[in-house]
Amino acid sequence: MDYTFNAIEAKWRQIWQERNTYKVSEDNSKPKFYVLDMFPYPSGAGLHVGHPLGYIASDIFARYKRLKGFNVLHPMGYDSFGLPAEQYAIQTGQHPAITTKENIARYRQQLDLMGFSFDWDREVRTSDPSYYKWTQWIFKQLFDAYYDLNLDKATPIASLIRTFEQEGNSNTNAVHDCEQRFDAAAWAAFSPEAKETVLQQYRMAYLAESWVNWCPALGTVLANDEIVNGVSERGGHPVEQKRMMQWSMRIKAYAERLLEGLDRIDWTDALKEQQRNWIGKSKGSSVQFAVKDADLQIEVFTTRPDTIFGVSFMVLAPEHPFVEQICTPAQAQEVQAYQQQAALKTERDRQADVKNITGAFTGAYALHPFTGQEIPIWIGDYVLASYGTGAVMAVPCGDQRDYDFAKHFKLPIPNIFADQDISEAAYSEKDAVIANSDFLNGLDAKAAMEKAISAIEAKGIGQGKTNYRLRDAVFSRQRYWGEPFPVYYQDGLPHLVDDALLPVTLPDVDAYLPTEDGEPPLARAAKEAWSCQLGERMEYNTMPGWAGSSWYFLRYMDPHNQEAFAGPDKLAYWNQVDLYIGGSEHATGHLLYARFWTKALYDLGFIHFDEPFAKLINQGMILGKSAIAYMGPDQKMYSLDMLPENKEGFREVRILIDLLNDDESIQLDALKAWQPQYAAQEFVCNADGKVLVKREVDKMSKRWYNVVTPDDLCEKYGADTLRMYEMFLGPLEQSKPWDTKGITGVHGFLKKYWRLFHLNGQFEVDDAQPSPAALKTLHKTIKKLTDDLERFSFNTGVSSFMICVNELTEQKCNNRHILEQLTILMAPYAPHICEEIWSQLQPTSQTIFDSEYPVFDASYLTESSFDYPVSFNGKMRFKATLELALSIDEVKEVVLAKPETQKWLEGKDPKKVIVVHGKIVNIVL
RNA sequence: GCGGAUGUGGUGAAAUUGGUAGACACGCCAGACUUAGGAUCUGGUGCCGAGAGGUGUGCGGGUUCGAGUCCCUCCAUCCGCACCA
Repeated sequence: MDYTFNAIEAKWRQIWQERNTYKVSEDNSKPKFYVLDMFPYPSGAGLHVGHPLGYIASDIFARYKRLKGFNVLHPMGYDSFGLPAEQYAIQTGQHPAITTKENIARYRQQLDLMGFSFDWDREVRTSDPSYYKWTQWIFKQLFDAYYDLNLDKATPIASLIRTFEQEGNSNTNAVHDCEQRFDAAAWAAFSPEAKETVLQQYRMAYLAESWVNWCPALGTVLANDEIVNGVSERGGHPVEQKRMMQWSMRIKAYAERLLEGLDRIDWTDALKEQQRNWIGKSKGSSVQFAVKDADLQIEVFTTRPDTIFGVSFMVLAPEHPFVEQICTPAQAQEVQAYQQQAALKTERDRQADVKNITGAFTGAYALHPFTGQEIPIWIGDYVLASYGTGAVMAVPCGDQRDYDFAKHFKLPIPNIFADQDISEAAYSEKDAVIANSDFLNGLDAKAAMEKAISAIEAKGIGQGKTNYRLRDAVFSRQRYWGEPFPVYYQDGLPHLVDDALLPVTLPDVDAYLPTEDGEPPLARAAKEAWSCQLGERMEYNTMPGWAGSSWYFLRYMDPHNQEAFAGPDKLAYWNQVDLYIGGSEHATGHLLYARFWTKALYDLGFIHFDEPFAKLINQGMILGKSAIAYMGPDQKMYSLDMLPENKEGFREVRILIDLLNDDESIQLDALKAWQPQYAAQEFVCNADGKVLVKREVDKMSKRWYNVVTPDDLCEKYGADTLRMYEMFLGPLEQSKPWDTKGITGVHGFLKKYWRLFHLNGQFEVDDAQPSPAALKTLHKTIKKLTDDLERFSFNTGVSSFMICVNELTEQKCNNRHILEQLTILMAPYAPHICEEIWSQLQPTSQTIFDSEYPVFDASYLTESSFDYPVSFNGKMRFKATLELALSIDEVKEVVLAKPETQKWLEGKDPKKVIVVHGKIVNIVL
């Protein structure tokens, strides 16, 4: 009987659905386990073989945990708001909701083919009003909260307002941007606008001006990604840095707790390190520099207050608000020209480009707070307006960027380090003794730091301070396809829409573009198009992609709840995500935002845990192998081996990988039919009459024509084969190129497993006692498999199954006990075939996934002897089979007496003999 | 530029705590069977060498009885860098 995988897989997919095999509900009799995948954005291209990698791993783990007796929550959904659907809508006029729905249907179809154990009753879609109702509701909680530093948590803003009414803000200890001090009387006298302006400076979700990449021609803000060489990727229009009123999230308030929480979660050190660096905690001091002949103080933050006597100039960001005020008439033209030039560069370009040192002198001078010396004030684009105070005190002898700037503009580089040579480069280590620094002379960096800070504080020109690189997160998008804000404006002030009116649904618009005067697309909506229309106008911005994805793991716990984002009982039962699998590209985006929202919801008393993901694994990316053909200057396509030495005038073109033969030659007729431009293509073939291509590893993407879809592979080899093959490719965390060729090995393995039950053409197992050899094979496999799963080593797990089946085949084993146990072990990896076999083994059972996981018994593996590898100076020369009962001294004695040993000793006396019991013998000559 | 990761046969990789480098597969070579098939089975396969043997985990150095594994320098590739998701 053949392994008819297509029929078997279709049959079991249907039975699982009919029997609700993967439906899960709260059950206090079992321990819970929550396995989560990062939900996909349903793109128009569908899934390629890279997408399911993490889902397969999580599915295996979820099924394993279920067999181990856990109540497993394993849901799936869609992060369905996003830019591509909107871009498509702009091009075609089709409503993004329609595209999104179609894409989701396609994704679902593809996911179903793979046999995942998702409980689809719990599916969520971030673009569904019943979901984003609660995204809006959470936004409202954040709007109505501030960060109280005494309680060290987010707290309802009402309590802050009470404080303001009673005593003003002089004694409040909160995270804020408010420069103003007022007492109760002043607060009472404030206009509603003034009050709200103050409150905005405290709210967790607040309106403030932020720097954005503004593209006037497109009337929109662009991501750094959408800007290439200073112009928009779409259309090639100029882009400038601009201040815009934007919603932001006060994530900085959580900087310290986001750091601290990392110590309590099981993530890789690499990922934690990335988050730590992103948050970028640094200790130092603020210092104010008075501007000469002006009533202005430039505030800087420095991590090296100990080097304050090394300051020889200051650099402001070109966008710094003081630039215009301090710039001298003589320098005005140069400064303005520089500002314009800088405004055209994105922050990333400015940071990445260190070779081109640019800047302009403002003509103004600051006064050194201790020496009174005049310090020239420059502007330079290596200083970023959005980081710190947007100004730095330049210490060229201690900071390489300052050093390079000084060298380039021939500014002085005073050396304040004793015995350090700074003629070639700055000395940035913190281990030098300070010199030429007045009261800091002779101190080490640490002592100088402390003394400098006290001096700065004593003078009242600054204070010791902890700074974070982390910036508050801009939360507005001038896009259509996102969550509308539950906000309207009255007298120019933002107000929250009442809970009863949620969700504020996306209104229909006539085009998905900004208005003529640069308002976001929602400004196009007619009044009637809004689900509610309050005040003077609704908020026209929408929320960013990360809004919906910052809390979806909570919604899965109770996806149909209409009264709350999730019921307290459900939240209490499922608690944290126990295992989260997804790509490392989310290290500093999604994973930080989700932690932030979780902490805020925890502070406000809605959930009982403040870290969302107890354990996290990053799966690597599956890369595609692009096919590169060469077009000659004569417009002929050259075979790779026919290229001339001089490739001038040749260009590389990527062609669809489906057009290749196994030997990496092009199917010429298929190429001609593929795209019109190749219809009459001429070729320069090699001696075999073939046109060979070069293969190169790229990201798997439609754009490189190197996509391999799971659908075809499921059709040809079955989902079980594909699942196991994806796991077999290599360690989950590692990136690896896709190569379909190897899949036959795994397919052959499943056939071999199938044959164990069909030795004589039909299903047959032997009910006798299993042989010791078979038991040994089985228990070795149980041990290895369980260890591998517990450390998420899925690839070696597949190898172990292969070894096990190879051994059982060798033993001609078709023993019921052995094969039943093996089938349960394998079921998480290859659920369809194992379920089919199980239904033959146990016809009354509903599903193999209600079985008990095999228990390892070490007694089947005990060995009495061991093949000791005998090494000489660390090089293995021969093996000696010895009883394990022998002591170390006995082993030494026996090995030294061996004739092989004598041969390798070459008559010399061993200097030393090292025996590690049960491991190795090493003889040192 | 900054931050993170990776580097082992022709290919994907294994080696979990410093203890036999290359398990398991793909590919390739040889053979068996055969209705000639991209089926199945058997044997071989890191490199150099006829062999004995030598050599080998990106390069160079170090620690150790012993290093793919630990330390230092360098090189290459990949990911992220705040409005892509």
